[in-house]
Amino acid sequence: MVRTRPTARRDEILEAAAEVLASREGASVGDVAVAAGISRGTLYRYFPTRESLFAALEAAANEEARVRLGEANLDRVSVDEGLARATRALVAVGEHFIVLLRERRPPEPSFSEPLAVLLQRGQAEGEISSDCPVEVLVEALLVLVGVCTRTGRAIGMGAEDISSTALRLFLDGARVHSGG
Amino acid sequence: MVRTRPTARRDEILEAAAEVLASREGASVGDVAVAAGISRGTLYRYFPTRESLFAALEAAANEEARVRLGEANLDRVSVDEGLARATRALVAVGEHFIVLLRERRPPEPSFSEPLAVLLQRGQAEGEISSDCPVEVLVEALLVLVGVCTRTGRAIGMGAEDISSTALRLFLDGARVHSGG
DNA sequence: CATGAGCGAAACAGCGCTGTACGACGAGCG
DNA sequence: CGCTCGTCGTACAGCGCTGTTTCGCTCATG
Repeated sequence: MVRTRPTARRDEILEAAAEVLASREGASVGDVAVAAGISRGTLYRYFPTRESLFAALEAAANEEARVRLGEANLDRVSVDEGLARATRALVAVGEHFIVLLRERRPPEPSFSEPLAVLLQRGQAEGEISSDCPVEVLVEALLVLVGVCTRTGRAIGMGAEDISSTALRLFLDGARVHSGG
Repeated sequence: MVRTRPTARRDEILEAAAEVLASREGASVGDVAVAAGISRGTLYRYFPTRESLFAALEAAANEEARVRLGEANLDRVSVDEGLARATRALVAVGEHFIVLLRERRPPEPSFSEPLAVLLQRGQAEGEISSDCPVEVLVEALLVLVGVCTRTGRAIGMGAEDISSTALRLFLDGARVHSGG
């Protein structure tokens, strides 16, 4: 057994948990342990309860998304550019993000707020349609990123294609506008 | 106890199952029984196993969507009108549809095919963007209807508003185009 | 009123998962 | 070499859910 630092081991467990939860939702602690390559007892020494494991996973994913969206400086660029950055950030978070989308019990993860702010600014500037409530827009963007990630990966699209597809779908829709 | 025809009772059970599964995913047979207002034993006389209950629910929802999409004559109207009809049909199916979206094990429910055909025709006619794979478009439309239904209901939108919001989002996106 | 069918309530065994505990094993260290 | 620490494998109790069974009740029918 290769000895790793406890925190590194902890991160490995969370990584494995994110992966196994992304593939199927109702994974047990034993499944996570198998995916992480450790025994169930050892996993319970890192996370004393199932709930604590999932809470740590959610916190890590939220934190990662929060950091990435924070680094994107969404409030210092145009709405268009901000949405492009946000979409790339969300796609980059990948599996963790999907886990959040599927497992979310709270109404809103913390990282949805910068998106709401950005979209609200877009509406105020007349860039984003005001017909649609911001809540719906946020959910729509998140879910479009999710579906594009999932489906796109299945048919072999790369991260850049996935990001641009999701963004284009969200902003311009599926219709061809040049013709009328 | 008001005696009802067995088939009517069966439908009531399925209705209750759809409702309780729409609210939270991991519902037990007991939860469905409570929601249906019957005892667990009685429910097991209608559906001998949990799996048979869910299979019947999925079959009923698929059938309902199939019938509605069939009645919409998607292949005899323009792509625009067809998408409008399809969206209204999907929103009308409501809870059953959401259940399918959340619980779907098979890669594609049977009713997604007419949507794929319609969108493919739209791409061929130059009405729908060909940048995006049809698989992604179908998933995007389904998931947009789902999120608009869920979020829209939460903030008090009616079925007509939900349908038009989902359709507009899917076709034209969130951006305002008139201004350039 | 008598009968039978359908339902509710409850008890039961089986099973899988959770969380805990204990003995064994291997690696680093004095 | 002996000690300690971390891990593994395993066993265990507890719990909730599944699926079955039994008993008593109610309502519809003859």
